Amino acid sequence: MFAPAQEQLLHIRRGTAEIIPEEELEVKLEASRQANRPLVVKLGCDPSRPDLHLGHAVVLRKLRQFQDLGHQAVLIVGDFTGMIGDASGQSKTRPALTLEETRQHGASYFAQASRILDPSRTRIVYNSEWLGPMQFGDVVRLAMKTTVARILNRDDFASRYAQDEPIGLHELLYPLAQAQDSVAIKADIELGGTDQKFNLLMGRTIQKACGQPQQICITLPILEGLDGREKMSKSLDNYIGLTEAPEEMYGKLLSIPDTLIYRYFELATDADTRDLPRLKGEAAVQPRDTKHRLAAMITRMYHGEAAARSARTHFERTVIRKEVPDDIPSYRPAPTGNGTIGLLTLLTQAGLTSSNGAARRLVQQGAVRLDGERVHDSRLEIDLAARTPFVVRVGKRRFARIIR
RNA sequence: GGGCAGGUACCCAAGCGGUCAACGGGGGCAGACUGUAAAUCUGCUGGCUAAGCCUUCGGAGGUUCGAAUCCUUCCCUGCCCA
Repeated sequence: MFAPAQEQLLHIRRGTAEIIPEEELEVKLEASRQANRPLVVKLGCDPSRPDLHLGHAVVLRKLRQFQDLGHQAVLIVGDFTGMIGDASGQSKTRPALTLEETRQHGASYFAQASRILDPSRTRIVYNSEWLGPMQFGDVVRLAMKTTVARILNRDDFASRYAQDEPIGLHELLYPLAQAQDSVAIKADIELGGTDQKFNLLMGRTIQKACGQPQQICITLPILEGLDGREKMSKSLDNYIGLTEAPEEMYGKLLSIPDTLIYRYFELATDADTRDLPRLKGEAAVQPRDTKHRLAAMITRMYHGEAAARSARTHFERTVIRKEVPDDIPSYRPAPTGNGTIGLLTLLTQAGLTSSNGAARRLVQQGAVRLDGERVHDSRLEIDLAARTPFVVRVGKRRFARIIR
């Protein structure tokens, strides 16, 4: 039923940052094969941020790989830890969510993750199930299994402490809570980004202290965002959401720096491993075409062939040739007394600008066009009866068809 | 509990009685350019049909002709001491 350990390892190693410890993984794989028992592969998800993007996809794809190798994927929805706050790398305490909210987010997370995982072979558990009933005494006994120095060792805590930034006491418990998850489900392997290394290792520590076999920690690289510098994240707005419209995906992918093209092929696509070296060469020699192929490939993975094709057409049309796209929203202005409407009012009402002030500035900067013609007069009154229908454009990407 | 330093627009951060809708940087938006929604350069970046008015500098009061700037008090954060 299971492939030989060495063969499995070949797939597992691809694209990972670290496997700790690798020899032990081989032993586990071999044992699982002999006993014909799948390994329990754990991935924790943070329901406080329910919008998944390509960065999350890196680790989800790895989990999918384990499923394809016949192992058991367990997705842990951190509904309890979500109420506490915190996750690695966040330097601010997060707003506490109610159990109800985290449940909803968990469901939404799973729906999105199902674009990558095989949902029929994914076990979903909520960690409030075991963390919720714990008594204070249980928590104290758990806390006894590690030391303050060890916890403060975590990068995130260390730097915040050094910079005199606040660290809530409860935040120190977060790694312990996550480790307890591993104990609860008897994880054989835990996946996470490299920023999760500390928490994953804490799982090993606590499992050992509880007399359990220790999990293997597998970390995956953090995908850079569209800016090419910071990690992809929603709060930095440099991300591509898994559920984003194909046109958005395609356009955003073309905006990444050329140096990131290969990186995305490696971590975010299903490109064949054997093709990777070739793609690396092409990315260097003909960045434009290779980037289009990257954009098409990723868009296809999430939206299918047809959508990817039309996304390309859309891009060539609106960005390269600066034409008006097919499907733009229509807006029917509220009737006015004399049948005319001020330009600024129209822009704001149609949702193209956030305020009249913003609209005024954009007009002054030459960003506003009516049927392709640039407008400079912010006091312009438009005669609706005479002009409609017409197309309003703000900047490169905001359009509305004004109808009556 | 005591002492000290802080809390300024999306973020960082100046300002310390009028000239402050508030320097500068980041981010964002726009224009030019480009294979690109990249890079670079330039401009804009609280609201109001607007040379005027309104709201904003942790909260609430107060002093003053006038406060982000001074006083009182409360809340929050960090450091040192206990």
